[in-house]
Amino acid sequence: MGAVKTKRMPRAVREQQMLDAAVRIFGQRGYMAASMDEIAELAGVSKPLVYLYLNSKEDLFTACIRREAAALTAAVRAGVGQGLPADRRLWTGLRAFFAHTAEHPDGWSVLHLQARTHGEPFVSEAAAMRAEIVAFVTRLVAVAAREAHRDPGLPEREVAGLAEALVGAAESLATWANATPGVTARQAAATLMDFAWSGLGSLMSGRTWTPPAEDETP
Amino acid sequence: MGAVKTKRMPRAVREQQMLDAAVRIFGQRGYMAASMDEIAELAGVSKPLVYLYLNSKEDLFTACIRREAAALTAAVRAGVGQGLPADRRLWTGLRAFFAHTAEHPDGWSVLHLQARTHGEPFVSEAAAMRAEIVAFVTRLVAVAAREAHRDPGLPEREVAGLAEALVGAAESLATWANATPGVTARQAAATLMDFAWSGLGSLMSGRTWTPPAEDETP
Amino acid sequence: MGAVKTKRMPRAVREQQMLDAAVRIFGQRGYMAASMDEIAELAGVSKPLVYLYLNSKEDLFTACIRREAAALTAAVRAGVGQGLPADRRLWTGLRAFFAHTAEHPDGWSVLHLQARTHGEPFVSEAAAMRAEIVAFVTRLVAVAAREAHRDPGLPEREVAGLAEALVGAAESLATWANATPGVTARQAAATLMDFAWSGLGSLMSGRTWTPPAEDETP
Amino acid sequence: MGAVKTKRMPRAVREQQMLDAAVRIFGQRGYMAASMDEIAELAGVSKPLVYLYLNSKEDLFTACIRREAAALTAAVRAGVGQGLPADRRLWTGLRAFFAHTAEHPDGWSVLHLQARTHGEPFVSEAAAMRAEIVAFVTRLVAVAAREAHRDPGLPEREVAGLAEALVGAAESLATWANATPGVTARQAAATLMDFAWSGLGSLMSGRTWTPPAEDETP
DNA sequence: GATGAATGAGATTTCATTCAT
DNA sequence: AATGAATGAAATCTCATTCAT
Repeated sequence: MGAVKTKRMPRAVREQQMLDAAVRIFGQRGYMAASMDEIAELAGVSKPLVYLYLNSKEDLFTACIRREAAALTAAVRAGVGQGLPADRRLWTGLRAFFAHTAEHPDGWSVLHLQARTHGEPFVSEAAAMRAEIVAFVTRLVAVAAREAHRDPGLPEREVAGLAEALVGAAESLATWANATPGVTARQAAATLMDFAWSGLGSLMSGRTWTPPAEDETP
Repeated sequence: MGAVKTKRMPRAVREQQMLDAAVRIFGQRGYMAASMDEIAELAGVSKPLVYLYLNSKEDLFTACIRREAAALTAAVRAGVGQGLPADRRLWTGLRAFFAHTAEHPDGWSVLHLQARTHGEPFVSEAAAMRAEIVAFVTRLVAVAAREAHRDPGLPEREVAGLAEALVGAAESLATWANATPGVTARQAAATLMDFAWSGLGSLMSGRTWTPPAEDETP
Repeated sequence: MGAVKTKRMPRAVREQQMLDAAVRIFGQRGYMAASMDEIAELAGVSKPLVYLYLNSKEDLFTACIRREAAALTAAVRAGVGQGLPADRRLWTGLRAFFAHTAEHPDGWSVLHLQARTHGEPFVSEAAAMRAEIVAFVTRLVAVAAREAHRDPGLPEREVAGLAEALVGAAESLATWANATPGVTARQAAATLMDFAWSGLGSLMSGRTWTPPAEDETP
Repeated sequence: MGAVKTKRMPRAVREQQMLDAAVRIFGQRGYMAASMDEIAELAGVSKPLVYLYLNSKEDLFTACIRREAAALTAAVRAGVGQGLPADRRLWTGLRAFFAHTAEHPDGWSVLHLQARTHGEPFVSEAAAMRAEIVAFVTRLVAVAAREAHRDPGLPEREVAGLAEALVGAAESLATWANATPGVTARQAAATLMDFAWSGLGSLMSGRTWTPPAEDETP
């Protein structure tokens, strides 16, 4: 399924072919186990051309992360129904998220697994994208708290922790859904929505779970 | 901090020193970037000895995964208060989990990041441990459903998804807590407990979030 | 300081621009470390054009050697005062030599360092030029011997060695002067003239230094 | 003539074999054109062993320069007859110098050609050795001036230039003698001694060559 | 007359792994 | 029980050189 070997293409096109190949190889083999030879071959070009256009393995991987991050956030942004109530916004966002990760499993592997596992500068690159998503969710949680007339609002660190947990759950479910045949993006979104929104709803209305006081270890 | 170079130690001790070093290096550098040279040096032994005892890099990494997985599940098992109600069982289990991951960040990195990023056979190895934890949580959710006299019980796939989400959230929070100074194991556990148990509680009492029907994409 | 990029120039001009660039790069980096890319860029043309005009890296370097050799010998020839006594001929030649090498350090580097360091066919190419200069000096020494009515004349091999020593000293002084701020061409010439002409003069009048006879090794 | 392939030798021995091979290849091919493959093969070992012991091509070349420089200065030092008058000291030093360069043509090529042609840090490395020799010659010239009761002494810069010229002539003669069959070390030394000592002698006794005043260019 | 697109071949360097003692 | 000596194989990257337009 490597790109058909057509000669003399404009640079922009070739670059995309290379990134396609690189995302696939990086996503499946991992950053270090991927070889530039294999990527070049899958892209249907010679190795020197990959270096001419993308400079180094590190730069190539960074370019992959950036492209996939941009694609994912764009997909989520496009999927979120503007002007809807908070729960519907979260629902549509999650649908878009799971749909995109299901359609681009290698891209998701690059972003979620590879970029975070191979040190700087990749970690920061991926963290930037994640921060954007966490911020989006954090806003939603805050809006939900307001809509629930919760007073006083939740403490900031608590909100941060909740958003982190929610995003973490979504990430895990995305990977799980990709690995479990028969689980659709819709089901993944529904499961998480059910779990998360009910939990948030309970929190909002003040029904929190209180840890027992007699504990001794920190 | 490499082990002090003492000659002629019993095999079992030497092996543990090697595994200590290996977990540290693998956890920090990643499987591929780790070099057997560095591991041997940190362990205070010569490279051939590492090979004599642990056979190959692959076997060494597998041994690391197994040891760390066993340590983590043992810690959780030991932490769970037997004979308590379901919520207290979850709470104590989470406390133990976060405490262990915080105390063994390299081990956690090996299990959660490295083992999952570098293909077979490591993925399966880590998956085995994870399955055990997911099973534990699944049982708890089922018990909670029973305790809530929920009838009919939740469908099996739904329970699986919920457990997956909960475990995923826990894993994310563990990594987040390790990377965020000032977040204690107790706080991480409380955040997740708050979030999750309320959500489960709502679910049990039938207050689910229903996705809108007019959606078209799967 | 690369040539301004103007389109459609006559071939001869373009070739000179390329040689200018090549001499600079070869002189500073050395033959092997110089890259055709860099040379083409400095010349303000595309690489294929360089190949179209100059054929190959080897041919390009050879062309550089020839051009710089021709320029140097021309400068010396032009500088030598015809019709003067031998000492003044040498003096004016040296002045011209040191002036030229000071004004064209990259060319001098190409001739004296690079051409001699990178094997055939460059060595021969540079040797041809050097032979011309050595011959010139040899003639001067012979003339001086005749003017001094020295009889019998110096043996041929002796003359060759003297010329070789004189030229070698001049070459070293040229490089030394280029590398030592504050040393002018005139000073270099005066130093060498002082040293050499007195030595020659002494030789001519028969005051030679006789090696001790009791030596045993050849 | 590569070293006989004997297995398992102590490190120090192997290192010398590698340096022998490296000096030969570097001296004949030049630094850049030399390949580590070729060096390893000539040394009778595998490439990784070369890297294990000598670190990198750059380090290997530096080690060659150092070893050859040390050998050359040691030979000269050993050859100089202590307690002799200045002329005999120079004579014995030159004999030793030409004998050594004739016996180690590759080493001489490394020192005189390659080290000076391939930029830092090699240039400095070779310059250090050269400075030692120049200092030795400078001292001799100064002693000669004193012995000749010359008063006032020669100006310092003049002495520097003379020493530079003398050393340069010696270097050129060494290369010339290596390239010209039938020229012995003794002859080379005699030629230079004749030329240089007479010249110095004339200088000492005040018979300098005075440049014409009417010159215009600097 | 001039160039953007493309590559074959080979460079240095690293690493997991094994002998021989 | 333990190791200094050694290597096969493969990685990233660079460069001189040529097509096709």
